[in-house]
Formats: sequence, structure tokens, C-alpha cells
Amino acid sequence: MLSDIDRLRRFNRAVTREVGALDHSYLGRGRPLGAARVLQLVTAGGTDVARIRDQLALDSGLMSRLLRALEDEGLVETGADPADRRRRIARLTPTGAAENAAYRAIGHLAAETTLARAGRQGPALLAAMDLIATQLLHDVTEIVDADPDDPAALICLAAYFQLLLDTIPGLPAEKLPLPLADAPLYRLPQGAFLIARSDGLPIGCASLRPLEPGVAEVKRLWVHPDARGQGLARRLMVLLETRARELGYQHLKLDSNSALTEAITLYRRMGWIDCAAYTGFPADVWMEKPL
Amino acid sequence: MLSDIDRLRRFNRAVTREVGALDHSYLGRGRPLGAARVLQLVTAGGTDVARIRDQLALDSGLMSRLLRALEDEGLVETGADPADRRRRIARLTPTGAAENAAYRAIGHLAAETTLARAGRQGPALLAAMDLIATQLLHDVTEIVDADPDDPAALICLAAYFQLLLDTIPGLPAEKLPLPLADAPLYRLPQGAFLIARSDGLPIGCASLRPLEPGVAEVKRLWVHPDARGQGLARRLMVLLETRARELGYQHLKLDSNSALTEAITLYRRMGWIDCAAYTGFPADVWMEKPL
DNA sequence: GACTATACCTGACTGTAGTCAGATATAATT
DNA sequence: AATTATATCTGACTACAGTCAGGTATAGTC
Repeated sequence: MLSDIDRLRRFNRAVTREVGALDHSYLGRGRPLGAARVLQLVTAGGTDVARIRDQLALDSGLMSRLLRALEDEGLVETGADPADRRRRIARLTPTGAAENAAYRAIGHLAAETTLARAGRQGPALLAAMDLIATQLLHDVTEIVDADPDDPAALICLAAYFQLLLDTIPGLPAEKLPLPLADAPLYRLPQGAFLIARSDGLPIGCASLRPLEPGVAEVKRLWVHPDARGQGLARRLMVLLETRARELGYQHLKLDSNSALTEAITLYRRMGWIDCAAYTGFPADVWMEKPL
Repeated sequence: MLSDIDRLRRFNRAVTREVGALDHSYLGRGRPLGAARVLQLVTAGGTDVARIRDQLALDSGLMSRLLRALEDEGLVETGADPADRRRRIARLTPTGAAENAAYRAIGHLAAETTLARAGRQGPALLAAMDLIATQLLHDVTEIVDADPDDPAALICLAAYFQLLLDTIPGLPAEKLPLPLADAPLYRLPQGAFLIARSDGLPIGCASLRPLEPGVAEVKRLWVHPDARGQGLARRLMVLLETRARELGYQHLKLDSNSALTEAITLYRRMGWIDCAAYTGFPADVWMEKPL
């Protein structure tokens, strides 16, 4: 009936209308959209002007003018960055903080309306939005170091363990340690915990911990279903291997389960080879890779 | 980690960027966006100016000017509507048709890039887009009369029959007649076939056919899963009852299966009551309603 | 046939986004 | 110390979207 292209066009029309309506509602506060957008990105603690300009992709001249208008209104104050006095930092005044909160409230209300309208389809709607945002923001997915006790890390681990439970037959739920009992091992200088974030949302992780002298173990490689098929697991692994090399390891090992076919295929493609068993159930595949 | 609101905001950012990129690519043809948008809505066969203006929510002055600019470029011709000489109809010239095709190609390319980037997640991406568009366009869902052999009707019926197969235990696939063997019965003046469309996409149907003198039968009520929970089934039924009344029927009947709990709950809420069996398997529920 | 409503057009105007060239201050490099 | 690069600012400019009041032709109504 509708071709793929038509379906995409229909989606575009729908969200254009929705986003347009939100933008229009921001105008209710008597300020042009550009200024409103800038104001929403300024924090009470202070935000780099360059960062805001970057995020909104604004010309430096325009940015300067918008900021000046907000200053004239008494909503923000700017000062030089002490670390580099060419750079400027914008900070909300109390009035500005109130105005900022007002914009937040508008957005909040619009979001709530959308979710309320969806009713019992709300969770499905949000899941669909996550999938689309993850796909569209694919190119800005960033991989960062995190602490193994970080909330984002716990989210990834919980999803990872759930995946294991769903995939490996006969795995008892109580065998999964959360939060990680061995968290310190994943911290510098002996280990690492990498998280992939797509505009804030954690969508993947991979970690490294010491095993024997000169040998580290790769643990808990996970990628959100929405983000699969785009080479994120490979990116995580490449980065993890680099990190292991930097930490002075000469050798990597990992254990896995044969039910996790996708992961094992990836390991083989990246040059991992089977090795002797060094752990027990639920592991039934053991691999290694010299660095 | 991210609240519902944050997830919605993230989605907004992602699609704003995407739509913005598409808009920007339209500028490549050296025409302002407004004119480009209007041109894309003009067809070779002729399109009502009022309709375009309505769809783009343009001021009549602005619309007039944009159209004049396109005329000056030799892309469109306008003439009076013979039925109402106050109204104007815009038609593409050969040059205009070529230009229109160029815009289509740009959009097509952008859509294909998005789908290609999604790779094996493409179908999931499109399904997510359909869900979101259906939710956001909820308020513009329209119900129209259709022919039972219309492609959109066949799509609805195929989905309906698939639903039956998935829901009713022991139903053999070959028992489902498609296209409808009794199609003529669903046409005026004895029957009706209603389709719900959300910006072109068929998302629901309901139909009526004669059963006995003065009695019509309601058949094949279906609503797409994306559109459930928003009262669309009720809207379809209300409209169907009105239509039955207009066609001179005094009484309605229907048969269903007890596995279709949602539908049966709706029928009861709308005043239908159980009646004597008048068909066989797969039906095991029979209801009627006086008009 | 007069009146009112409608569809569209024209001209005059406004506010905003966005661009560009050049100026100024600070930082980094040689 | 001189040079080059970077971050921001200022002023001048353009184009585009959008609004409004008033005008003309046609259609519908009493």
C-alpha cells in the first residue's frame, strides 16, 4: 500500500508537525526561538558558550547577539573562562533560572500530553522513539570510560544479565551478581569499563579486568538490541583492546556461552582463537588473543 | 537512567536534526523552502490551491506570492476551477514536473540512505515510525468509504485474517477468502466498507452486508495494533451503525469468536446483546442490536 | 437585484535567522 | 619578542517567513 519511502515521508510529516507545535509553544514566552533555545542550554553552574554554539550549530556572530539579548534581559551573565580567558562562560541569573525552568515546564507538559494521549501504548511509543533516535543518532554515539558502579553501567549490566537469562538455557537467575561484587577490578589502573552512549542513553558496554600477570579478561560485552548491526560491538572491542595494550597487558582471554552466537562470531572475526577452559558453567567457550 | 521526558526529548533532538538536514538538502535547488514545499504538492493533473494552503497552513497572501514565484519560473500554471471560478487550480508545466521529480528524488535518496544505514534493522525502524506517526497523527485519522476490492481494503482484510489465525485456535488458513468472494454485497446500496486512514496509511476497517430483509450483518472489524486504545474501533462501529440506518436497515447482527475478547467487550458496551446462533465455526458468539 | 460570504490577490510592513568582513583580546608557537 | 592561531564581538547586510489591510471577482442568499 504505502511504500517504504511513503512510510518514511508520513513519519516526517507527523514529527515535523509535532516539533513545530513544540517550537511554537516556546514562543509563548515572548522571546524568539533562537534566544529560547540558547537559554535552555545555559545552566546555573555555567556553560561554555562555545559548547552551546556547537550544539545549536550557530554562527559565532549570531550566538554573540543572542547571548547579548539574554544579558540585556537580565537572564544570563557571562564571564571569561579562568582557564582560557578568550573563552566565555554563560551562567543563569536567578531570573534566568526561573525562565529556564518555565521552558522546561512547557517541554515537560508537551511530553506528558503526548504520553497521556498514547495511553496504554505509552511504553511502546517510547520504545519506538528510542529505536529511532538510536538509529538516527548513530553517528554521534560516543564511547566513554565509566565507573563500574555508575548508574549507566548498572543499566547496561542489568540488560546484559537479562539477555543471558533469556538466551542461555538452565541459567539460574541468582547466579548474576549486581552490583558487581568485583567492581574495583574494573577500575584503573588494572581494568576498564567502557560505556557507549547515544545522546545520553546508554546503549552498550564492555569491560576489562585482570586475570593473571600480563593477562586481562574481557567481560560483559553488551549492545542494546536497537543499536545492533552497526558495528558498535566491534568498536567497543577495538577500544577495549587498545586500552588493554595501554595498561601493559600482553594477552587477553574471555569466556562465553555457545548460545551467544553473534558475540562469538565477532570474536573469531577479530582474531580470537579457542583456548583451554579456565572457568565453569555457564561458560562453555573460552578464547584468547595475543596483543 | 533517562526519564520518559528525557527519552522524548532525545527523540525530538534526533528527528529535528534529521528533518532539518532534509529541508536543507531541498535548498540545493536554489529555491526557498516555502516555494519548494508548495511545488512538491502540485501535481501534473492539477491541485486545488486551497488544499495546498491548508496542508501547509499558509497565509493566503503568502501562498499567493509563492505560487506567483513558481509561475514566474515557468514551473506551474494556474487557472480557475470550472466548478467554482473563485477557486484556483495549480498545474505543473513540463518544466515544473521535472523540477518536482527532482525534489522527489532528493527525498527518495534521503529516505533510502536512512533505511540503508539501518541495515537489517530497517523493518524495525519503519515499524517504529509507523507506530509513532499513527500516534501523533491520531487527531487527523479519517474514516472513508471504500470499495471492498480497493488495495487498502485488501491490506486491512489480510491483516484481519492474520489476526484471526493468530488468535483463534484451530482455524485453518485456507478458510479465509481473499479477495472477498462476496465483495458485491459490501457495496452500495446494500452494504458498506469503511476504512480508517491515518495520513494515507490504512489502519482500520469495518464493513456491512445484507443478511435478511431489514437486517444487516457487521463484518470484519479490525484496527491496527499501533492504533488501538484510542477509540478507533468505536468510531468505526458508530459510523457503521449510522450507515446501516441510512440504508434502511432496522436490525444488525454479527458473529464473532470468544477469543476476540476486546471486540466483544466493545460490542457489549455499545449495546449489543447475545442472540441465537446463525453461523458455524469459527463463530461461537452471536450478537444483535436493534437500530 | 441587492446583499453577504468566499477565494484569491496585491502592496506594505515586520521580525528573525543567518552570513560576512573586519576588530579585539588572549593563547600558543617559533 | 614577534608571529600565528583562536574565541569572541560588532556592524552591515540579505533573504525569508509571516502578518495585515484593503481590493477584486465570483458564488450563494434573501
